[in-house]
Amino acid sequence: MTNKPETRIQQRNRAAIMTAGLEVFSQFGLRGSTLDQIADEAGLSKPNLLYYFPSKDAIYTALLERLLDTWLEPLVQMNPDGDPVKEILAYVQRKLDMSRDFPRESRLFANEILQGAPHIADHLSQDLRRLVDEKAVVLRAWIKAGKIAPTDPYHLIFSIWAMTQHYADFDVQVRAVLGRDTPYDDVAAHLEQTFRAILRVS
Amino acid sequence: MTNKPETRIQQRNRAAIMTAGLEVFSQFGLRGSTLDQIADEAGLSKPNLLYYFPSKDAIYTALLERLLDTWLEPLVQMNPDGDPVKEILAYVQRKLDMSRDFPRESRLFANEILQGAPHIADHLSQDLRRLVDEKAVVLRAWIKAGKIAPTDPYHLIFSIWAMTQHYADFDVQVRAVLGRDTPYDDVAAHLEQTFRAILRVS
DNA sequence: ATCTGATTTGACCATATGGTCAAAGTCAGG
DNA sequence: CCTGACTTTGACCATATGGTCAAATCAGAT
Repeated sequence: MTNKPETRIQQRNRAAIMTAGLEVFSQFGLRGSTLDQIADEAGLSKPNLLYYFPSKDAIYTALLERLLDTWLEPLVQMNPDGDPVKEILAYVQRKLDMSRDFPRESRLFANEILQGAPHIADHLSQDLRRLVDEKAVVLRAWIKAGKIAPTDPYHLIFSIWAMTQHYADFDVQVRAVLGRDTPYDDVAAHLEQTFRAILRVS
Repeated sequence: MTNKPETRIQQRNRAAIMTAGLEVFSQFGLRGSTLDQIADEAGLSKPNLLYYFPSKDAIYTALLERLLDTWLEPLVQMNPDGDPVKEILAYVQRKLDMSRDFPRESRLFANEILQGAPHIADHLSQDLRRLVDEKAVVLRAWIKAGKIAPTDPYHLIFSIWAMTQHYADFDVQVRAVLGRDTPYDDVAAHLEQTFRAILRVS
């Protein structure tokens, strides 16, 4: 049961493969990516790559798995005992930070969902659903307490996901329309203003 | 120059191929889809399919082209002389209708953008950009006239795109979290409330 | 320096895939 | 029911792709 510790080479190469896989898969999806592409990107030969991972699928799965926890974390952190508006705005901010700092992860996830989430359907309807249910209760409590405007907590969360991830997943479009790199400071300001308006008790 | 009129068979088969291509490409992207898959879905043999379209790329391109106009239409319709809030809400509604009625088109587009929009980069930075610029001017005028809250018109439009398309592109996730089919009536109500809040002049 | 296990690779294989082609089948107008 | 144009297909091809394997090379402990 005790799996031997990884050698330095294993660490380096496995990491290189994961990074390469992320780069390629996030752009072309599982079926649209090739081992040669990934091997190239990782600076390894194809057989060498398959020495570290048993198959293309294994790389993809490993990536998704690593991603999932990271992906939920910002929502997990939303504190039921904190100030409601502050907590929600902080969540929005954290999500936006993820789009800015991990756009490839965001696109990998988007790709998987677009294709019907064949690898993570369970995770979505189990862990994700449970987490959202739990936070929906918190949001409802905040609404009942008159701390934020009455609104459907589920759709509120969807709105946050949609608006923040849009800047990673549709980055090309955003840049094409704006004619320059996505100005994340402006986006942060805009989203704060937007969610303040949505949450404001009238 | 006068291209002969299409026979009934041509019409039927070309339509079947387009529909099949939409179904397959929207799920797996260009590189992840195969001619066999599309031929199957269309109920044709592969050589027969290639009798109507010269290549896989041609089908994909034809689909994208047909999609683009449709995609801009809702924004085009936003009337500078109408009531600002009403116009924007109607635009949101039209966009949401598209997500509900044409989810495959939405996902096809999302897939193309995710992959860096290699086939429509020009279109984005030309037509789309021009249209958005034009509508941004309108939005700014409405803001200046005090009809809607001051906000960045570009990011306002991005928000509309993000929130409406989310329900088509991430449908699997939405359904997993809600535990049932996407309730578009609820979504419509939620988005109306949301954008009223965003636009409300305080 | 040597030995051992870890690492790398060239050659290879079976299958999948985009695409071609000539021949066969079908349809509509005369 | 004939004919020429339109449609369909089985067989085929070149290349791409996921994956294997035995041999070669390398790193580090002794």
